[in-house]
Amino acid sequence: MSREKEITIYDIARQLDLSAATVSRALKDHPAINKHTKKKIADLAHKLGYRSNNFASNLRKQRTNTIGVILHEIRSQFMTSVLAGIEKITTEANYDLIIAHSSETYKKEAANALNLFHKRVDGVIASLAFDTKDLEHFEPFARKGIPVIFFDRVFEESEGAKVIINNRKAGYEATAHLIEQGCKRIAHITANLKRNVYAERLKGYHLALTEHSIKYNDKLVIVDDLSEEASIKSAKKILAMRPMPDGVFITNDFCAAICIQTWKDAGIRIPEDIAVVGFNNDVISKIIEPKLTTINYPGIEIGEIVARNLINHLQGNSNINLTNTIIIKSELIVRASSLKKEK
Amino acid sequence: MSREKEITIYDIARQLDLSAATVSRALKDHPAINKHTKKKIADLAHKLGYRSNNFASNLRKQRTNTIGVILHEIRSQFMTSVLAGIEKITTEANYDLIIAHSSETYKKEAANALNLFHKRVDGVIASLAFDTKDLEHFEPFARKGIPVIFFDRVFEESEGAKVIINNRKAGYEATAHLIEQGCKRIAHITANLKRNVYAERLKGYHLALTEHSIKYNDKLVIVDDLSEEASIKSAKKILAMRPMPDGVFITNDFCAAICIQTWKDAGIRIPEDIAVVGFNNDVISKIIEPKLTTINYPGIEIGEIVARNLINHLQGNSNINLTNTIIIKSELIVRASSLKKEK
DNA sequence: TTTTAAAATGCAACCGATTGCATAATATTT
DNA sequence: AAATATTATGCAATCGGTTGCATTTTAAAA
Repeated sequence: MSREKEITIYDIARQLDLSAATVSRALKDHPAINKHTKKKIADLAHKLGYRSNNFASNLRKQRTNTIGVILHEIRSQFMTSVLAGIEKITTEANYDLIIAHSSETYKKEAANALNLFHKRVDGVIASLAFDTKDLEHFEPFARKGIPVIFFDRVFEESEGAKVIINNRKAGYEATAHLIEQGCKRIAHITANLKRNVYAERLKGYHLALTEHSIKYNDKLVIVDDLSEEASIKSAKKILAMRPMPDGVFITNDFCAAICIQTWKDAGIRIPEDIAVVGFNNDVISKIIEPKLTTINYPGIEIGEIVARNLINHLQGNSNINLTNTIIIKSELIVRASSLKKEK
Repeated sequence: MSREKEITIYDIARQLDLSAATVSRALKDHPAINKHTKKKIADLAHKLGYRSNNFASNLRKQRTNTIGVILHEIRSQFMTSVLAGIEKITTEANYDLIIAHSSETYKKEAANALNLFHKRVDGVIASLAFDTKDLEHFEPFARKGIPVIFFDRVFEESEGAKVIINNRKAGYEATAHLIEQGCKRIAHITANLKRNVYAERLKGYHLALTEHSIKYNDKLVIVDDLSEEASIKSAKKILAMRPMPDGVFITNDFCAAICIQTWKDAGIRIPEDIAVVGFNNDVISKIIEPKLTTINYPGIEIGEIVARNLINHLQGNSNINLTNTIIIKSELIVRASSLKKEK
């Protein structure tokens, strides 16, 4: 446990009989420094095992080169994809990431926001928790002019910049597809309708029914969280309906997989008895039997776009405050779980 | 974009006619400061919107309260569980996390290590990439006395501290279970045997066969990566074997799920024709049909134990250097995919 | 009331890199 | 060779919190 002494620019300066200022500039390839001097400094720095001290640098520069990310959860394939996209862009631009997740609670989300604020991140990327009902906890950032950009779970009516897909359109397409397949009685399993994503998908579902002259029936809409237990519960509710639905639009692939499993265990045939459309295009959708029709929700692209916009803003290449909403393309992917006709 | 001026302890000191030292101590609840003074300082700090400057603090304290995590990949359920475990413990202990992933390449792993070194993390948690063949890139940490602790993918013969499961035992149990179910010709699908986890599982497989007087046949062992494509390829290889195996031990649930899917598409019955055991107890194992027999590999516990050990070391409550290996319990979970007998 | 002990606060030197401005060294022009 | 322009380097203040030690204030003991 013998800690070597840390090398500083002063050590290098002393050994080469230069000033610390010159060393500092040389190490950052400042044009005013002689090429030859730079080489000498770089060589010695390497030889001594010099490492720059970020804290001193940040302290002086008053910037951290760090971006904070607040996710409502982290264990889904969608979220890890978004993260991968964010990471790709921020790494390229030489920004660090602090990742916090709120486990779907407002309380944790607010604590994370405060924490990131104290850590002095240069910008924030966030997706809201289940029960978040206002954006007050992001006020400190606004007051200091620190940009915040939302994605996926957002307040659509809010001021700030956000990146989303057209959830209503997606919901419409999912439902319309089921109708085309001949479904007459279509249920919908979804989650907290205070969240834009679920509210919008429901609107799309509603619209598709209406446009195809099917009466909307709120008994067919099941709202619960999307956990394993809740999914089983929801699946059983569908089983208990009389008459039973012949099609279900489920707002999440994982939940859909569990429902299908539950229904199959009960002797229901998919898609013959119940046609199913999920949401997200999670890997799981390709593995279950039958393969799941779903909406492709491109995580990586969303992550990249969110990060790119934030960084452009930070670097002064564009201004997030002029942007309100960026809508990403999504699309229906048809697989066996909904194909009644072709069978 | 009007940035408010940052408040410092000097501002607070001036307004209350105190010294910065007193303010600093008061804000950290130092016992030498009068209760009443503390209250006044805390109140004003809050009123002014003071936030402590970590960089100044770290610069002076020469510690970062940050732990670096290097993962070989991040998109599996196992890894996100480990991360969740690590995060729980580190958050409680008030440490920050920097998460880097190497996408299974040595090159990235080394770059990440260097990056964390420059960021001056107080400690490191790592799981090695596919093609990592030495630990040289962790040398800088060793030289500075910065603790590094490995988990899952480790060099078992190395000096450093590590947290693993008994992969050999797990491989043995998986294979023995297939034998008990009446399998006579058991194949094994696994990955790079330079990695301890896969090498050990293979040894367990080998041992179980031998102990039950089944001749080991290396034609029945398929080594590839565990991607979707590779999994399909491996599944097809099994299909092409004559005679076809009647049991397969697969070193990863995701891969197992894809294999089962491929086999079912080819008209093979699971478990009647081929009994299958996976590894990890991923959510996926409960969703596919038939449900997958697997080895429970408790990610959260592993994450918690790794983090706890590291933090204890950092806080001087224990010494990692005296620890070599911590072995976590794992166990076989029997589900339908391997049950030939009970059917 | 004086002496001694305990509690509270202040002084000032760090930690290491950055940067505006001044100065020195070298090259170019007259 | 002197004057001017260019190129390199240095000076010194700054970022904001921490901490060993000294000093002051207050409380307790003599």
